[in-house]
Amino acid sequence: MHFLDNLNEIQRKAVEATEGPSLIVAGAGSGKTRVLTYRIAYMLQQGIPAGQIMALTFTNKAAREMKERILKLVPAQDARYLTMGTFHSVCVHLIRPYADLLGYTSAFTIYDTADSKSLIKAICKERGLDEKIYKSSAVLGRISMAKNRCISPAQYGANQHLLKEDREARMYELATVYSIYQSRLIAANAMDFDDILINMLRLMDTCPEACDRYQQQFKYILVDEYQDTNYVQYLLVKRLAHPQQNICVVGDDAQSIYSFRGADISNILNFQRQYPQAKLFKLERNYRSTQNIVNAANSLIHNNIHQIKKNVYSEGEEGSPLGLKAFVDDRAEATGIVEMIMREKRNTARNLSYEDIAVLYRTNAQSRAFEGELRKNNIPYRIYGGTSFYQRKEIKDTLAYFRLAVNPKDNEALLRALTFPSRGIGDTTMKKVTLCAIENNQSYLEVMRHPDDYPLEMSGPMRKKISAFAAMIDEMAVQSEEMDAFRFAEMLLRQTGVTTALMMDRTTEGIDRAQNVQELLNAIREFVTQRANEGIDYTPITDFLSEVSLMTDQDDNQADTTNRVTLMTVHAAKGLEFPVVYIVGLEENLFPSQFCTTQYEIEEERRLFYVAITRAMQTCVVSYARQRFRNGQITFNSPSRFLNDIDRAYVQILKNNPQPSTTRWSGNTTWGTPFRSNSYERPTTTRTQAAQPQPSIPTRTTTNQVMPIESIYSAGERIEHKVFGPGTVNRVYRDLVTENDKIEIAFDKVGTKTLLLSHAKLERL
DNA sequence: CCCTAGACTTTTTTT
DNA sequence: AAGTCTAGGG
Repeated sequence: MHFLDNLNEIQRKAVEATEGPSLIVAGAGSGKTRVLTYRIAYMLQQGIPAGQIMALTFTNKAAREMKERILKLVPAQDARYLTMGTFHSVCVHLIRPYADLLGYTSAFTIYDTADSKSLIKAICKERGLDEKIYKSSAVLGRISMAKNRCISPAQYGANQHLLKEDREARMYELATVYSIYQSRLIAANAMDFDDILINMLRLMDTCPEACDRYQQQFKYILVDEYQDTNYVQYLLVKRLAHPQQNICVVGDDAQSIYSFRGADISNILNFQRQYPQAKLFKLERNYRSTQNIVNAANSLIHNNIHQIKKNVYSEGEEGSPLGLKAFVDDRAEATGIVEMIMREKRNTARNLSYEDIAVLYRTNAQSRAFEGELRKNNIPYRIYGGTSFYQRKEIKDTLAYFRLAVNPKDNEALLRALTFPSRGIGDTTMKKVTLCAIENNQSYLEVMRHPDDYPLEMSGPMRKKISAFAAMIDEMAVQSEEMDAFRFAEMLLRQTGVTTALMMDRTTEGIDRAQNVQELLNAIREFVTQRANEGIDYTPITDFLSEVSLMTDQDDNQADTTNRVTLMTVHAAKGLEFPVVYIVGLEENLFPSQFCTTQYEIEEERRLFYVAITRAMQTCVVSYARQRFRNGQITFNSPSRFLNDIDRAYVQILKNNPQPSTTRWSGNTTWGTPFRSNSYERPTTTRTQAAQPQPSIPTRTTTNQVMPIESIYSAGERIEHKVFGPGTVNRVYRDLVTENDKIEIAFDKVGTKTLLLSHAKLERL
């Protein structure tokens, strides 16, 4: 039997239409990935060489999974030369051989968001701009937006509309900052994420040789999640697909949730206008969810105005309605949901395993409550997101050394590398160095190499120190070309003193950090051996770096995903499915987010909720809390407007069990603006005051107080405790317990003001 | 120069 | 609540 027999009629037609442009509109759960993978497998089977196929995805994970699934359909050697990956990673590979034509060397490095922000901050400081107004995130957002729309610094400075917007935000010099930022990136032989795409486009536009080569090589272009592409990506796809126009895009406008970072839904809406001969395939049958879930989701998304008409339906079981549950506060929500999880798990009729269950939320901060509650009940869980492995400080520090060795002009890497281990080269010195480097148009490292050649006010010993550091880096740069990535990394860490510094720190966190770096080394070794298996016998560190710089993906520990409840943001859940899904925090100002004001933004949030609901295969429960602790404050919000958008016929209100009223020790209160009278809840009446809950933890209110603690501590024991209070002392102290059940905590005076402590929280060390 | 402690800001999503 | 930034003392 041929594998195409696993497809329905429309899917099959979509797979077989390999020539010419096609648009596949794939409703949620309609087998989008299946069509894409089968299409590629089919092409390979038809004898199209893998080298001619380029498949672009949105995340590394999607690319990896697709490759795995293709390998199940065709022999490995047939699929070997497939070009498959994210826009960014594919473009980096294609750009590198031509980097010199673009004003870079082939050793260019990649600035991540932190690097970009740090550079922006430095530029603003140089120009004496107010950091309160020119916040690095806002400035970077603005620059990124411009880049996504292919607006160069010069064009930006001439664009009256943009300048007006900047004036309104009091950022009069933004165009200048953009221009300096861009020149600094080039001087550092570095690209930020957006540059990767822009430079690919520039390459295609300015270098006929490269353009011809790539257009000829990639005769078939496939793009996944096309609704999430931005303008640059749109141009890029158009350019790559040019002569043959064998372009296949797959997407669902109803699942477009990334416009905040430049995704332009009109790319998919206008595809047919761009390619009038395009074939349209609508995958409308949902294979994932029960009818109730599909119907509920449909009734929700029906409230959006902008969308492609389609009729997603399920022929599965009717299933049970969406559960809706209200809680008094966020803690009760966590407790209640975890209870429901345990109940589901005990339900032997369903025989669920923990990995069948997911808790989805709008913001990462919401995970905390669930983590605690799950841990308390010994339920294994797994959190997606948060700081991924490659975002950890120690890892970034280590990678900074690699980057610097590969690209000595990488100024941000240099600044980072200098922070660890301490080398007696501090802020003051580096301020002098950077200023001098900028004035003389040199890299920071170059100035450090020859401090005597530059007008630096610096002591002799300090000159020695910085030139010694430069010499060490230069030596590493030489070595980097002489050994494979793993041997080099090991050597570098030893030579630079990173290894020793890590070993010296015997604190719990220090040991953790050392382990993480060891982990990184393991990853490098694996990378090298994997490449060896693919027939590449020499893997330099550069290869590892360009791979890793684009791996913000949270995908390290695949092994232990089994039998764990999944916790993640709705964004992270896109493309996944679970038999049981809990969507929590359905409140105004949270979901939809407080930052969404325009109708357009609200529609995107609604799509986000749509994505969340359609993750569920059999059971979907939605919850909200009447009050929630957020940013150090208790907030009150009405239930989300989206709850009213769902047709009541598909919703069942779950009765509350008697809830123990949870208490909270302190905090100011704010009331969110109620949206409108909500049929699930009486309108939020004007409550005058929050009940002041009694703290459950031992507390005292003045400094230098002897405070009673729980008797689990004994005299002479060193305990760890946190202190909260006005003046924001929320630090961890380690103090000795003096006599039975008492602890003496001495607090410093800050300036002239004595700290008033309202509460202390005690934890075992 | 580096560390510690206090002040201050933050508010989403991610290649 | 938690992370980042900064000033001042060692």
